[in-house]
Amino acid sequence: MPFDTLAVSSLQKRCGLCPVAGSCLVAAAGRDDIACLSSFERTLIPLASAGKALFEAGDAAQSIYLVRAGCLKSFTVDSDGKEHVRAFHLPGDLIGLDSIGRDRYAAGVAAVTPAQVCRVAMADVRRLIAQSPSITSRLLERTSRDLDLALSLAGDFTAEQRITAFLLAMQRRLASGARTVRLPMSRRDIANYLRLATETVCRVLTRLESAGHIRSDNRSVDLLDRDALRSLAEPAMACAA
Amino acid sequence: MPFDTLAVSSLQKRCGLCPVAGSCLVAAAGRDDIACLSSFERTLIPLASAGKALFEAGDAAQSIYLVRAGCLKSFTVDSDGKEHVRAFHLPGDLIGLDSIGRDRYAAGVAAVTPAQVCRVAMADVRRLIAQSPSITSRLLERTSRDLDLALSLAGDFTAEQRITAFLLAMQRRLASGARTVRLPMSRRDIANYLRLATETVCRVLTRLESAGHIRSDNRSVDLLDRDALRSLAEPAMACAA
DNA sequence: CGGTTCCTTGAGAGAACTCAACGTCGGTGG
DNA sequence: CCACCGACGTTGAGTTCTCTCAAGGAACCG
Repeated sequence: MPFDTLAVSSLQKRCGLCPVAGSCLVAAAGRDDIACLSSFERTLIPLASAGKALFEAGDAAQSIYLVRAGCLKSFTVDSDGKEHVRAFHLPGDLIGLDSIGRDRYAAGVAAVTPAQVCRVAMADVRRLIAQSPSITSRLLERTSRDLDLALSLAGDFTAEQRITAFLLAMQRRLASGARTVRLPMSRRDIANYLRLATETVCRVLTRLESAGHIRSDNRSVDLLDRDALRSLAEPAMACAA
Repeated sequence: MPFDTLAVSSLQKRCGLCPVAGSCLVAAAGRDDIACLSSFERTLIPLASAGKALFEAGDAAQSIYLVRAGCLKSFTVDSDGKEHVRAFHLPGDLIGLDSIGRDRYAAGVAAVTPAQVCRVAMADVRRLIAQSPSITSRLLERTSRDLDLALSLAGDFTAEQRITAFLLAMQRRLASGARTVRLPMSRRDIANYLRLATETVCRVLTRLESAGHIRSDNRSVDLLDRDALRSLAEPAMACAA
């Protein structure tokens, strides 16, 4: 099933109808902060197709972004030409938290599926920090949470542990309770994120399916036995934070 | 050569004589923020011996800490009993940035050498955020920088790349220009940090020494050919950020 | 329809791990 | 003062997990 581009492009631009208003940093401001918000430049940017870049590593870090729809990845390319996926960004997530206070972005960001993001200029972020402690506090908490997640991911785990934890995390973030997850990203992106070879991701998924723990059909994964998966992933479960 | 406990314990408690005043978050406040600072509880905590815990994973996250002297590590222990070192904390570093806004610490922290830290209560951190945009901004930048570092460390690199990058980073952080670095931590801690076996760390160090790139005598490492090391570490150099 | 890109599976190679032994260092107590 | 002890560091041998290389099939796009 292809990503529903039509539905995304018809989304209302006004925040009142934003699909992620519940977890939006801007919308999360208390009534007392509304006065600050009117000064922000919030620009809705559509990325029509998968693969389209939002910005490149090394670009001037002039904004942070808020994901409204779709899926994006941040990644670096090392001097050997290997791509390292640093994070997947889903609706409600913030992009660019690892570049606050720096001149240039540490990583590039590209769409994994067609996506929509809201742009917040870095100058406005600085103004926010000066004016709205409640939003700043949330920004700091998000950055702190991302840091914890990154440190967990950096841990030393087996391919099976990493992949199982990844599936459970995706189920929580994307399907929130549903047994079937539709993964937005390719095997290659998953592998680059989990520091594995594409083939290893395939093989482990096949093995999990043989064991009856999942049913996998291309990008759609049915988590048949979540308890078994949780017990496999246990050492790496902090990654699902 | 044992860590000089005497020198550490004789350090003045007043910030004016603090050895890390230059990089201290509190001291970094502009003159306009000094009024805020008087309200902080800044407690100097000495950790007399290596191995002593500052706090455990799961403890109520009631403070962040500023390293004044010595070396500490944050670490988690997974359900397999394996220790994962998440970071080494050197003078001037902040501890607990990955737990801001959360109830409990995600990782424990213990002294690697005898150490001194300043405690700042989480309630005071919150007050800071509300009162001093300039300190908050620095706090956010530090957290953001740590996030970037963690994401780099999470990358997929060879043992040689990781260890070389680690040596260069330690040289920069500890010796700032000097050719010889005295590592505060054991091979085991380095291995747990870099996701390697202790033996692999030893073997790579031996190999680097045979190649004439370093001269290693226990914890003291002489970086003879930094250009060669940099070129070996190149893909992982972001880790040295 | 071709031409990609993605997914999957197999066979062989290699990097890092585990297990094991031994030397060294520093602290402790007889 | 020296012998003992435990923690740390180093080295070797064999194993294992994951990677690389290779190929075929499926899905998607122009």
